[in-house]
Amino acid sequence: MGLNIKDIAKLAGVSPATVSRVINGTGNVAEENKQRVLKVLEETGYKPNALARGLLMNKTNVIGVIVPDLSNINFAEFVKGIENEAKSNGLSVLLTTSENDTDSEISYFQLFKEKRVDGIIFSGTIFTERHREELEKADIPFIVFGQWFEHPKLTCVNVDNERAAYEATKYLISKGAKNLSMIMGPLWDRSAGYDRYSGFLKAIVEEGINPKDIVLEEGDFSIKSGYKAMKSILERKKIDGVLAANDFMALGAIKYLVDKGINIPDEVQVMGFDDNIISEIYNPSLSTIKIDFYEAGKMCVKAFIDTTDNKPIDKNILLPYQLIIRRSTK
Amino acid sequence: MGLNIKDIAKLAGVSPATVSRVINGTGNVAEENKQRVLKVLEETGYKPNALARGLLMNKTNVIGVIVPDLSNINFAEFVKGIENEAKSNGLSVLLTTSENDTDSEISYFQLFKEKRVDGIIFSGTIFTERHREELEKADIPFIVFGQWFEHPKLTCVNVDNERAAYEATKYLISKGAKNLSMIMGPLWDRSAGYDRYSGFLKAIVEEGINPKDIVLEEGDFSIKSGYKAMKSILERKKIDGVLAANDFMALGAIKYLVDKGINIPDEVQVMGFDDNIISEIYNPSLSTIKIDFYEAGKMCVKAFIDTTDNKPIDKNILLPYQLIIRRSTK
DNA sequence: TTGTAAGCGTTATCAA
DNA sequence: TTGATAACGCTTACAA
Repeated sequence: MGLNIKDIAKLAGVSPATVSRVINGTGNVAEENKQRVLKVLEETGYKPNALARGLLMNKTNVIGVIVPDLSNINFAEFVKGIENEAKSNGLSVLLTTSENDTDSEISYFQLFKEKRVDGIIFSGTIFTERHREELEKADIPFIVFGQWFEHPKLTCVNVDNERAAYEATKYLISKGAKNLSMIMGPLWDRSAGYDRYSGFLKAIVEEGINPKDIVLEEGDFSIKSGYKAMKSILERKKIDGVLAANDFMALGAIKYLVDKGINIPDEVQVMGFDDNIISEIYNPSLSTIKIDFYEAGKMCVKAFIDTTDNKPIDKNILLPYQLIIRRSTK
Repeated sequence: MGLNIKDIAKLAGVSPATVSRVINGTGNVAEENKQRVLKVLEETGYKPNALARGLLMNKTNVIGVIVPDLSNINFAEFVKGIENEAKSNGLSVLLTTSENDTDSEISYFQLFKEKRVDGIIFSGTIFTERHREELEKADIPFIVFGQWFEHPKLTCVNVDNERAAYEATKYLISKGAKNLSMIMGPLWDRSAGYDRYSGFLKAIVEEGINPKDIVLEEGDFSIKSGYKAMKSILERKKIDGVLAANDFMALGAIKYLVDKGINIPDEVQVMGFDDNIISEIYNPSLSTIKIDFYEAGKMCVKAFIDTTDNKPIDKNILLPYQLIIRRSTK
């Protein structure tokens, strides 16, 4: 096996305590001894055992991260943001993916407990009684991304989805859309499902349109479901504008319209949500609400750090968003 | 803080050793005591401290993973494969991203050493003397993805890029392309750069074409560089087929061709590499060599496990690939 | 079948 | 300024 601190101490002719002091820069060490230790450290390539240190200090400098799915480029960006911000703060990332499955999520909470991570960044769509139980038991900072779950121990990082959807809808209306439709996400997803739907509705009502006259379809955030939803909408009503609850569904919708030879944006305007990297290069390029997932990841780590530093911190952190107009709208 | 094994022992009226035996299923425990311990475990939600256990057992059940960039959906898929396979084998993933920067990579090797990970899965493009030094010092399994680095301690998982590029080129020729060009990756990237270029060349030469008559451009695997490369190629020569060293560059090329009103595939056929998820939905959809990054990730974990189990294992593991024909070729 | 005790590699305390 | 020692929480001989 590798060397331990005693070996280094022997090689440098000092005690383990002195070696520890040199490594951590704690306490005073005579310059001569310090140099000798440094030299041995350099020569041997010794690295202190983080397990032993963690055991003693009750701190691992590791954060546990749970995301639904890395295939979704948004979450990949999110994790990238977390990883980069973690790195610059001397933290490591223990990564898990849950597919939004509650059983998995709970088992990861427990795994993180075993591994004694310093904090957890959680991105999931539902928060059950079981989640709550685990949370009660845990005594580490807990950051949630993408939802507003009510719990005193939770810090939530999210965008104001309702307002964003409201603005996007208003934009479509301002560009002449009169017969609007929406491809919603599942409503049990409070943020990307319900709140976006709710913002859309608000704009519609404000315009004096009867919600009953609106044709809605629900998708599962996949490209395919967007395609199907668009088809189903057009079979029921002639529309001239559609808001999708995410870019994938919007792209699916565009694909259907293109397949049918329907002109975008002249006949139908399409607006997405998230600003997926695909949206910019797609043909036609997609107008959308940009949410910066990379930045969101960094934000979560910062929130974690502030919490551990006992800085006062908002329980609900609002992320900025941005309306990006491309070719799929006028 | 949380409970420890002594607390559990006290609560169950047994010794810590007995609790340990129950938790790990080692040694014999009287049924009655076992039930009592199990009950306390259940009630308290106690989780053993993995740090203490790891310290003692010299094993953490954690693998360190280094990838260049999670923004690249291929690597995101790769990590997903790793994570899923790791999970099913009771392993956790410590994730880092390096941007292909050697300094970062080396520092992650050292971080992993501190954290006492059980193995490392490394995806990078270059292997320097410094990499070699770190490798020599390490005594854990080391799996490399996407390159063939020569080193006795290394297990490499990769596709036969040369043959794949050769086949792709042959396909274009079989479909009538006579004036071919290639958008290469940087040649210092042995696999995705050099080997793919080399396979292209081989097919060209075999066709009796003088390599000097071929117009080549080098990109950096980004969409933008593909766009620029296509522009530059067309300014120098009229071609009817192009192979790009990855899908992003191929998509950039397509975008340029579409912008210029050049018909795909009638005037120019385009072939990519990797099978990015975008490639299928792009307009026109992109023909490509599919490399299953998710599967590759699983493969790396399996290679790691086989190594630790002392199973005989190939030092060079070949991944399958697949020619996928879509609308960008005939 | 059970419990005691040693030891894994650190850091912090305290005395020298 | 330095070093001996205890402690972190666990597993495993070994003894009972």
